[in-house]
This record gives sequence, structure tokens and C-alpha cells, in this order.
Amino acid sequence: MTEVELKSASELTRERLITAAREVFSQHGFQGATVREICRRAEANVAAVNYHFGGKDGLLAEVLNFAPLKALQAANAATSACPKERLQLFIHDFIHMLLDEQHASLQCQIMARELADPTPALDQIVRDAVGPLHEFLGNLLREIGGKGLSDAQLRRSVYSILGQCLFYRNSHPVLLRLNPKLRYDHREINAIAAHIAEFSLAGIAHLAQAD
Amino acid sequence: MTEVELKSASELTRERLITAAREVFSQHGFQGATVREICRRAEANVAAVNYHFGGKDGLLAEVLNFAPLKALQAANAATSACPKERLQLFIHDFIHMLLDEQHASLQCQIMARELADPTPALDQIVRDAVGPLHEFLGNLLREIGGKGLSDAQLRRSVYSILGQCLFYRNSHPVLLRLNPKLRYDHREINAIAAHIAEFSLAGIAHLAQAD
DNA sequence: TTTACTTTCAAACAAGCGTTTGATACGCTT
DNA sequence: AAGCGTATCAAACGCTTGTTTGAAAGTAAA
Repeated sequence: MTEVELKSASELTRERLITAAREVFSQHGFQGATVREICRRAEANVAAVNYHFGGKDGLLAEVLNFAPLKALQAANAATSACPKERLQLFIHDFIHMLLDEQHASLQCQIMARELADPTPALDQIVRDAVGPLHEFLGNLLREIGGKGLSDAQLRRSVYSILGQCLFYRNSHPVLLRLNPKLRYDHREINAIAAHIAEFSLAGIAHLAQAD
Repeated sequence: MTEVELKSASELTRERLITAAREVFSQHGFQGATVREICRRAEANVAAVNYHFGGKDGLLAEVLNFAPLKALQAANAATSACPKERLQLFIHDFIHMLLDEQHASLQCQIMARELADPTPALDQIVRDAVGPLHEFLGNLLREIGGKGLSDAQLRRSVYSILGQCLFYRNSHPVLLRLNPKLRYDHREINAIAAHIAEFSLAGIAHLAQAD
């Protein structure tokens, strides 16, 4: 991987397949994606997927990569910022991961697509990525809301934040039709992140002080 | 329709097909649903769908029904409650429509499923149902937030509310894995609706007063 | 160059899909 | 009872899917 020069032809095909699979999976979902289109984009033979990855399922497993999501959480926990600022930062990074097509990690966009209807990999995704993410956000909100938040309020506040973020990805086809000029450039993404953070912090503050 | 007694055998199969289609479409989505399974559940022949509806697309068009969503908005506009109470009512009714499996209108759950990845009917859905819904919510939030909300803030607040509501539907498979005891009974649904309303009203109030 | 192993390829496979067909059975008027 | 239009049915059609196959091409050590 790190040695750029010494890639065999076999390794190159593998990488072309993975790159193509990321694109196609993130665009059409696992079910909607076809092995033939992936191989067409990778300029590889149809049999290549089965030879290198054992099948479509194996290719999905290879493509899924939770490292960027873990890194986001690790970086967030490492800052010396206050909890509210860390929530702003989290939302900013998370929204970028979901919406920025320039972003290196299409993996998370694939993941987000698969949350709605179960695929063979959903159990693994929930166990290794989504579950820890919920827990991380829960701990962060606990720091912000303190003892004023019940467990149920905390859990639902996590859902409120994730729901807002995922909306922009899941409803993208709809939003494009409602507002054809919409583009997810950096300016727009930052504005979205700022809105969700402000909106949510106010919601949490209200819940925490109401009781 | 209204005359219960006078249904021909043909009409009965039509209705069985529609009922079965609602179930299968809402569970597996349009692409994931198969004509054969629909016919199996309806105890009808595979050819029945094409005979009665001209094909799978025609069956989807027949199944889609925006009346419940329109009725929700009409009833909401007809109340004499204040805007904030109307928002609470809207969220309550909308969440019930999305989550309550007892609810007569699986149509809206089908709709919610199709928002993520375009189907032949998405343009119609956006034009006749989702677009007006966004506009309705926008007008309601304008009454609540007044001139303190910019147009962009208003639009994004609409997204925040819809995102929170849709999350519980779209992420249901995930939430079930994270919390196997989760059941969308009336008590739980009411609690969810109350949370989203409280959370969102605080967010909107904050945005409206901040400027 | 020869040998052994890995990788690619066109072609075919079995299964599932939505749809079509032509015969059969039904319900109704005459 | 005869005739006619409608509805149902098993079967097949054409197509796409993921996967398999066996031969050809490539690669690298002996």
C-alpha cells in the first residue's frame, strides 16, 4: 500500500475494483449496485470480483471502512475544547463526512445508505460503527446536559441530532427537486452544520433546564 | 367502494392486491418488492398485477395515496390552537402516520421509503405531497418564529423537524439492533412526538431571538 | 527456455425478475 | 341452454442478476 512503485497488476485491479465499488455502492446502494457496472468502471472482467473478493458480499466488506468515523471521534475526544464546542465540531465533521463528495471517505455515505434497509453487513455496521457512534454522542450530550437530562431524553436527543444530519443525505433526491439550485459546497455544508449545532444546543439546554 | 355487499370477484382481487402491495412495498421498498410475493400474499395469480394495473408501476401509482397527508394538514389548519400547539399537533399526527403500524395509512410509510432513492414515482410524490408538506410546515414555523427567522433558517428548521421524524422510520432496523426491546406502541410514539416538539420549539425560539 | 503458479477473459450457468400468452373457467344476458 | 365478454391460471418468454468454468495470457523462479 505505502510502497507506490511496487504494485503488481493484480493489486492494481483490486484497487480499481474497490474504488469503483465505493462509487457505485454509494450511488445505488448495495442492492441497486450491479457487479457488472462495478467491473465496467474498474475496466475489469466480471469474474474479477469473485476471484479477488469471493463475491459481491466480500467486496462490500472490503469497501466498508470505519476508520474515518473512528478518527473523527478520536480527534474530537482529544481536543481541549468545552463540551458544547466539541458538539459543534462533531456535527461539522460528521456532516462533511456525509455530504462532501470531495471527501475521501465515501465509506460512510455507503453506510448511511444501508441503514434504512438491512443488508448482509448491517449487523457488523451497527456493532462496529453505529453503536459506538451513538454511545460517543450520548456521552458528549451527557457532559452538556448534566443530570438535568433523563436517560430517555438523552437517547432521543442523540436521535434528534443524527436524524437532522442524516436527513440531508437521505432526502437529497427530494431536496434537489424542491430546490434545483442546491449544491453541497463547503459554504453550504458549513452553514448546515452551524444550523444543526445551534438548533440542537438550544433544544438540549431547554430539556436540561425544564426539569 | 361504499356499497359493501356488491363487490364482484374481480373487485375483491383488486383490493387484495392493493392491500398486499401496501404491505410489501412498505417493507421492502419498490425495487425490493417482487410482483410474485405481492400476488402470493394476495392469493392471486402472477398475471393479475398486469391484468388489473398494467404492471408493477401502475400498482404503485394505485397504492400511493396522499389523502391522509392532506387531511392531516387540513385538520391542523382548521384548529383554533396557537401556532406552537399546532406544531405539537402536527408532529404528533405525522409521527403516528410514520410509525404506527396499526395506522390505516401505510401509503406514507411507502412514500418515506422512496424518498431516499428515486423511483418512477418520486417526481409525482415530491410535486403532490412532499413539496406541499414542506410549504405547510414552513408557513407554520413562520407564524412561530416571526421575522426573527431568515428564509434560510426557516427552511433548515423545516428540515430539522422532518429529519427528526423520518429518522425513527428510516433508522428503524438500526434502532432495533441497538435496543431490541424497542416497540413503537402508542405510549412510545407519543413520547417521541413530545420530545421532537419540545426540542424543536426550543431550537426555533433560540434562532428567532438570537438575531 | 522450461516449469509452475497466478491472473484474466469470454462464455455460459442457474436463478430471479416483470411481463406475455393462450387456454380454461366463470358470470351474465339472451 | 347457448353465447359472450371478463377474469383466472399454468406456463413460458426475454432479460438481468451473481456466480462459475475452462481455456488463454501473464509472471517469475529454476
